[in-house]
Amino acid sequence: MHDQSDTKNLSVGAWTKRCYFAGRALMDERLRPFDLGSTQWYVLWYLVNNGPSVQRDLGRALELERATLSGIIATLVRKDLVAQTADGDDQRQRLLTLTATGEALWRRLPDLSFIHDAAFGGISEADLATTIRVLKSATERLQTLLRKD
Amino acid sequence: MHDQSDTKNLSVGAWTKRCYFAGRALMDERLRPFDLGSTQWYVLWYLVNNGPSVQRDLGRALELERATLSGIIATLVRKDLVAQTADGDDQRQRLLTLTATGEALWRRLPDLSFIHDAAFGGISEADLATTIRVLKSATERLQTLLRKD
DNA sequence: ACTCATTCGTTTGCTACCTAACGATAATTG
DNA sequence: CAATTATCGTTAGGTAGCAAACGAATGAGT
Repeated sequence: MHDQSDTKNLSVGAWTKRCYFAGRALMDERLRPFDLGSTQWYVLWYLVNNGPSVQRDLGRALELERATLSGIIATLVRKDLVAQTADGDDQRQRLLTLTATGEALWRRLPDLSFIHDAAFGGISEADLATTIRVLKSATERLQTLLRKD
Repeated sequence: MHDQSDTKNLSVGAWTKRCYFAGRALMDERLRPFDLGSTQWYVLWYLVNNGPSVQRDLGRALELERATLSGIIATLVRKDLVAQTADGDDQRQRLLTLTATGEALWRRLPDLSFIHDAAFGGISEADLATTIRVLKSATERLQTLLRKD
């Protein structure tokens, strides 16, 4: 742990990174006893809230690259938390379904929504709105600079 | 790409994640032609600015886990960009030095400081200060919740 | 009906991050 | 001075992210 003076001159970008990693670390810590990664949790969360979903739709909703998602789904299938079947309509697509094991695990998982409250609770709506505006603007500018195909 | 309505209700945490990944993606894109990862660049940046450094000091300064840094240094040594020697005083420690090849590469690398300006340039000092305050506060609260040894 | 373009998911290869454990070395304690 | 604790860096094993390429299936255009 470094003292305050080490972080005094960190940029917005640096704080964005630190904040993201702090939230992720806490999530990973709480999920570790359940042998679940934070993105694995995110996928289960989506299936619990949206029901069986086409893999591509889920990937778009959670903003996960196809290669990334493919690996995560493989892990969840191996853990028998998710079932992956062919979609009848379009043989290119896969349908993802929460298994009974997955549902049982979900019921045992701690509620992680406290993390966001713990991080940002009590901060004024105005300050939160400003932060969102700044991060949103920055994200969009950066994505504009990325050469998208 | 999803339309605006998909991002309307994203939380601060979600925007923090998106912003971080957008910056990282841009950095990785610009560095790819030089066969350099963004954290590898960060290590070179530190050595250029601070001179030869003890590995642990560098790790602390850049907030990298020992295992993470060990792997990154191994990659930079394999690429002959960094030399890793024993520190005379303390045989547990390693001294990291930029090689001539590393210095030559650094001179050829594009200046990436534009990324921060591109992301946050033109935003009022007050808004930036608010964003930093919010992210800093959130980070510290999350780190407090993490069980640190 | 055929050709070409696009989409979907996987695989390969890589970077980055992290926990836990280990061995070697140094610091601390009694 | 010996025993214990702490530190440093590596290794093992895992999660997560991404680019690029591939094959199979579907859609678009003629």
